[in-house]
Amino acid sequence: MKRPVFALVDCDNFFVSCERLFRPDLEDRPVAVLSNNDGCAVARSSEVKALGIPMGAPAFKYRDLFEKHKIVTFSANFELYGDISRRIIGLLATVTPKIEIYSVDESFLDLSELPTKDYEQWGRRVRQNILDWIGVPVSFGIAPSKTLAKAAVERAKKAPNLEGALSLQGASLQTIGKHLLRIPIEDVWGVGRRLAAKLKAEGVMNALDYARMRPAHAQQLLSIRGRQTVAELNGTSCFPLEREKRVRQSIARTRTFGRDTNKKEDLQAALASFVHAAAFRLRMSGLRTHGLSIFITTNQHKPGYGRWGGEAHFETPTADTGQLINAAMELLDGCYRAGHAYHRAGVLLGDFVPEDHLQTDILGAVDVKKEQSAERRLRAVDTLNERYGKHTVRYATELMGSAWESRQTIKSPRYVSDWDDIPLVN
DNA sequence: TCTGGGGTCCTAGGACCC
DNA sequence: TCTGGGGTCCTAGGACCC
Repeated sequence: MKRPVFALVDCDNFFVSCERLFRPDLEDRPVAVLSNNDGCAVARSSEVKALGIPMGAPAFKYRDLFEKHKIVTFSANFELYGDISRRIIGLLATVTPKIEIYSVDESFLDLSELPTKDYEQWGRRVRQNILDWIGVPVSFGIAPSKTLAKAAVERAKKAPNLEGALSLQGASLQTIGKHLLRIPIEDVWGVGRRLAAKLKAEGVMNALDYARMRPAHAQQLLSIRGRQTVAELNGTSCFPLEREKRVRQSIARTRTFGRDTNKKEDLQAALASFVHAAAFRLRMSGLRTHGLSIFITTNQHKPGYGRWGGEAHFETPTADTGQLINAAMELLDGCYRAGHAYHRAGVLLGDFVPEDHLQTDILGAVDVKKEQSAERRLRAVDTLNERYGKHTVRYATELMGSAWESRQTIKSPRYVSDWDDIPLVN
């Protein structure tokens, strides 16, 4: 088999680019997209990055800077970003079937079967196609390993003369070293805040230092992933292209509330809504679950922070929203105490089995008729919510309170997912 | 006043078994 | 009081990713 040639396609400032698609007037203006409750910046245009506003910056701390520079802000509009993401993946899939969808704004491709070896030229052409047909700017990094492809994209984004594509495939050690030297250690794939501090304490300040570490030393310091990263930085691929979607291990729905609350009804409504959404996802994935857990917390940034929760186990795996809500309510009864200012809550499902692979019920504990009627009911609810919007049919518990609902004051229209919001051209 | 959400993997340590 | 080794499974915690 041919050795893989990895290309990483990474959208530039993805959420911001999506918002600009429908607002061309914002092309050269500073734009930021904010998280749930408009709490912090999750995407920044290059103009905003240049102002020194970091990723995850709390909006209230930077209010003055936002106003001073007339930064245009949006509440996150994930329906829009998901739709644009699918269009880009669709276009890439016509270029090569060897594609791994890594995240909403990044895909790995394997270019080893490509007829050309001029990967940079090729990358620039595809980049132009995506820009012409979809309108989102992307960057290409090409290399013999994923970690080096990541590094190449990093460099391509910072050097305009590369025109959005850098290939380290077949490059000399000297050339690769020159690029790695300019990548700070915290920007290497797999190195977060903690490991960066650890590495710096050892004098490893950039990607080149990392590449030169002794593999055994890297493993001892950073575990197996560290050793693999050293190999990857030296051009030996350890992380293959994963075309198959991984089997889902867990489904989580968690939210910070629109405002704090001490009322049990608010928590009941929040958890019921989270269960509803998580169970829908579970059914759409063709799975059932053995386990559900919930948690409720106060504000982590305030003194006296507390977190409470519980777990439930289902002997017979289920995807029934009603049953899961009941379990969640019982867990809440067990951990709720009046008098706390609750700030955040969440639901986690885990321990799945495929629905078409259920173990035979040897004890006959399952009432088949009841099962079938429950299944019909769930399917009807799902169909209605898919056709007419996800809040068409809800469980009564979901409506017991509304304090948890997030504030999204500056959300862009659903340009592509709602007939009423489709832009008009005059 | 105001600080996101949804995931995965690795390791260490304890329980348990032969 | 003396007192093995090795394997597996599970969980909690810590780290990372976008």
